[in-house]
Amino acid sequence: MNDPKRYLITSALPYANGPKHIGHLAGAYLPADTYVRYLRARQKDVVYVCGSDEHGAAITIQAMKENTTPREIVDKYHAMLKSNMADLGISFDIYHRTSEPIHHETAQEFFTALNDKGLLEVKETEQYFDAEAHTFLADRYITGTCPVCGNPSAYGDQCEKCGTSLSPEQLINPRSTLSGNEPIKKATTHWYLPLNLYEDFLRQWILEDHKSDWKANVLGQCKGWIEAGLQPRAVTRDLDWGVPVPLKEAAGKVLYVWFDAPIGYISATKQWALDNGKDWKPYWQDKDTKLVHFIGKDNIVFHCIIFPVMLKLHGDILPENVPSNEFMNLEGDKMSTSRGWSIEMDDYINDFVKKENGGDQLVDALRYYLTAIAPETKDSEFTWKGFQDAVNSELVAVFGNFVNRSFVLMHKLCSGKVPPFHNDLLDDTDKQLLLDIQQTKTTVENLIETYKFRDALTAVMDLARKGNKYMQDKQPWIVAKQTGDDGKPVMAAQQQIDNSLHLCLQLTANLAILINPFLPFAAKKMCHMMKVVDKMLEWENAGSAKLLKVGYSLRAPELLFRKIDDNEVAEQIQKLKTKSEQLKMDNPVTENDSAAEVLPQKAEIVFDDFAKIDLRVGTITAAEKVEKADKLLKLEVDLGSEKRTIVSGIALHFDPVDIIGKQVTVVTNLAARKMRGIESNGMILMAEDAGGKLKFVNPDEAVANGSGVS
RNA sequence: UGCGAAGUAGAGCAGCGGUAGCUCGUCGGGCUCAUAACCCGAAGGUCAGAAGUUCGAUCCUUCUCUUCGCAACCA
Repeated sequence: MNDPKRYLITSALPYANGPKHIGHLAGAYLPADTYVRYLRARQKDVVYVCGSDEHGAAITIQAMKENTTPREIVDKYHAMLKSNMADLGISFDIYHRTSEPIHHETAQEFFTALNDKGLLEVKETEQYFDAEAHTFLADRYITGTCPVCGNPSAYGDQCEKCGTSLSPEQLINPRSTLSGNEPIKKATTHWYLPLNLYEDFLRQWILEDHKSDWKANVLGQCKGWIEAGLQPRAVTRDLDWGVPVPLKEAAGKVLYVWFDAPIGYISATKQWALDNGKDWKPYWQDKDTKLVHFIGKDNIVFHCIIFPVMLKLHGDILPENVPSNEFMNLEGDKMSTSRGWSIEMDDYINDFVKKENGGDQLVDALRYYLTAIAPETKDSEFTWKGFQDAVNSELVAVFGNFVNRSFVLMHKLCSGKVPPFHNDLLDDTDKQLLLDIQQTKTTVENLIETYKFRDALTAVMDLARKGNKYMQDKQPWIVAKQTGDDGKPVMAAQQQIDNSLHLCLQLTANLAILINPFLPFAAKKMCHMMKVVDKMLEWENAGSAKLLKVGYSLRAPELLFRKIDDNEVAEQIQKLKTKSEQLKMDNPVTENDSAAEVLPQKAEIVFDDFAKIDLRVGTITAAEKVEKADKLLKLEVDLGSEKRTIVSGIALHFDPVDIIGKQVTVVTNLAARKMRGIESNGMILMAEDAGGKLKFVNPDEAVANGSGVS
């Protein structure tokens, strides 16, 4: 689309089940905000929508964890997210929420429209149900003992310890994570979106029409999905938290959250239109609207495959691009709020922005670093040291310093006014700088329009570097030493000074325009110093060397950015470590890699329960790796009276040759189970140390094989 | 396990057919208007490994290794 009439920009709806971290910010919000600010500076008709995604089973689970209601959870986190985004300068035209009535209506209308056209399929299936919690359970919400490695907290879809894919039926002793009860099977009816019917459409639209303008990671992912064959996808769920399905026969069912959430973009647009006396329809229905979704890489499928099919069926426009970012890691590990290994937006705001020596300039500092290391083509890494270096030696030293020294010199050598430019003294250095200013405008705009924000920001910084070099070449402070009798510079010298500082100031004005989409607070401060109105920041003014009028008096400079102190960095690193350690202690089993030293005690049993387990000591007489299974060893164990074959998921911890001859404790009356085609008759008891390493549980001193354990 | 993406100077990243660039850091020099800031110069890379296509490969093809993501509702 060459010249769209209007733009509709979205950022992924943050899920309101907890605070969001700076990885989210860098992935979906900051790039979108930069793009939007650029479009606004170009006077484009643009609406930037977002909002909290407030439905889905995870919210109800979070509510149970916090011992409260879903409503309170979403109210709490919606408020937090909304104010965090505002504090960080993310300039949504509206930050809405999916629990609003207008969203429910919009989502229901959407469903009804598809259903009335006969575009949805209805199917009855059997699913696991938790009778106490009165809810059907996704595989993820069923836990039990892994049949392969014995991990007691395997999920219904996979054991995170040994990596085996599972279905809930395979779990030993399955439990609902909601009530702890054993789930039962129950029939239920659901509506499905038959994605399989639209493979040809998707193949044409994505793999042909957009093969050259979408990012490689996005195209690759979509290609994989389409080639693998798409399946019909349920759009409804049995749950009481969400948008009710608008059909009589669907009592107790809600729209599946993935179906309702993206419709949130539409309902947010509607609310915005209502608030501003506009018509929302052209934004979703007119072909001259350019729709762009900013998301993280985990959301590609929803925004490139599923939602476009929904939009197509509903008769809406399709996204022009879906610039998805990869992920941002933190200090060598991936970010995770649940593990405490993250920097929450809320924490950054409290620790930096709201401090006395903080404020908006530290919003810009974060925006600068996050854009500079944006994971545009691959995962990147946030480190506090990197943040400090980038702020101190790039933002402060290059950009901030150029602006500052230009102003200081102007006040010293040109009496606080924009000096005149003497055209007859224009030299090659001046011409080159003027050329650089014009070229940078074009470069930055091309880069932003192709979603290369990191490169665009680099281009702006390079221009500031050229300013410093220009200043060095012209050295007006040296020229000023050519004084006359009155102690002031002679006229020829003053003219040289005038010219160089005139250009430095015009460059400063240009820098304000160019940096504005990235660091809006700094741009505003620069306008204040130059005593110009915000209108000067309009993009078309960039490239001009006539932005500041000759003779206009300017304010005294104030520092745009401050440096980040070593102590602040050390404190944050310490805080991060403390937080993750703390969470590890509190929740030892929630994550597969955390140590199991404080496993919660299991439900009490009576002696008879224990007596049912037949434990005996045996000696390993043979061990070999099971083919095509990374983690399994096939063992022969001598139990005195008999030899047993036992398959155990311990290959990552032991070398087969090292364990032959070891005495071990065996559960001998465990029902036989086939693993990778080999029947296993029993289970070997293992203990796990803090590092996740397995150790055999065996007698202190050797005893006869077959000895009982009690 | 399938499917995607990625592995390039100490660090963070570009480049994607003609034997490598940028920013920071390091070392040396210059300057002093400026937030110990700025400017100039230098050192530092067998472009993950192997094979192939080509006159020529970091770039294309194949295989291997490593990391991350999706499938499995964290950007």
